[in-house]
Amino acid sequence: MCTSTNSGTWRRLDQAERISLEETLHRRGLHLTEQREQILEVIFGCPGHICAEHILAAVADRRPDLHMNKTTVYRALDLLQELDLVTEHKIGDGPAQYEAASRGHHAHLICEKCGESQDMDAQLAENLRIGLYARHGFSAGLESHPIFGVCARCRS
Amino acid sequence: MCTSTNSGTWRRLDQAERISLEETLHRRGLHLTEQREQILEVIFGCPGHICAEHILAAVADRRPDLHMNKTTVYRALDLLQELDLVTEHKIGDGPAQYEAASRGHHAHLICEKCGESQDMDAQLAENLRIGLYARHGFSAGLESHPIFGVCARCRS
DNA sequence: ATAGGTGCAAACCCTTTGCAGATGC
DNA sequence: GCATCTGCAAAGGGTTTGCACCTAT
Repeated sequence: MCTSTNSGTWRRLDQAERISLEETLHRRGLHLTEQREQILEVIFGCPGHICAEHILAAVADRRPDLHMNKTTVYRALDLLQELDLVTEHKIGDGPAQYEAASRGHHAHLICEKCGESQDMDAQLAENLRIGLYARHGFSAGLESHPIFGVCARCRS
Repeated sequence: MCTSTNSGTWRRLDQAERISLEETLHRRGLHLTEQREQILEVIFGCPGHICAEHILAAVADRRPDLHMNKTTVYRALDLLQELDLVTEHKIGDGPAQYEAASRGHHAHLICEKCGESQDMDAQLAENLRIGLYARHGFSAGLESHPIFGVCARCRS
């Protein structure tokens, strides 16, 4: 099951974003399709993270005329990740969650019970990063991989 | 795919361990079966973590006469977790990994380049846990979810 | 015209479930 | 003897793949 139901605000790519995306794709000999654009708009308009199934539902909602298959969503998500437009988070069991990469420059805490995501205190994240580097020589990718646990609300 | 192939040393439960386990089970009206004992011995003898499939293979190796099904492994693992004898780690894709709880609940650092897993310094993990709880009321599940990044070796 | 993209169905992997028969106590 | 286990087979959920058709450039 997927916990994220909020498909967010009705967001459209503006002209500049669209052109930039189109160019990026063309540079690789790829096409800007209606499906890819819709999927990206849903993710950009989504306040938190969203799973493939809900992306599909959100697109169906926005564009009832545009039939879309789950396979297409997964394939577009792979592409958008490669283009660094979208990041993927695997949350315990259940489906992977996706969100705009632009939102992902801070560490996230994700509740494995309710799926809610919150931003981790920057100082805490910095301390952790420094500690891991000092003791293990390990560069933590806290921005792309959240820390999982149980949030205050779900614990009570 | 599962990364742990080492099924470890050939470990048997000693008499005291066996009796204690038997009692724990009996207290709940459960039985100590050959299968459960074998599975536990494999996990206890394993130096790191091991997945269900490899537990099955290891038992088949130790006891060719004892046919065992993967279902049995999963059911035993559920039970052993409940008894706090075994802990489960969900590491990225691939099957869940199991290890002796006695080895201590420790956090893992996983390198996204080479896939290697190392134990996170316990003090660091404790500090993080305390910090997250204090500032966010968030109970981090560091034992079951690793922190991803790039290890010292891969950075150089 | 021709990559490249899509939809469908089917396969995939790991895990869980239902049920009949076997086993521990 | 009775509840508890086991094995089998089948289903489950999320994701990927193969292939014929469609579409953007």
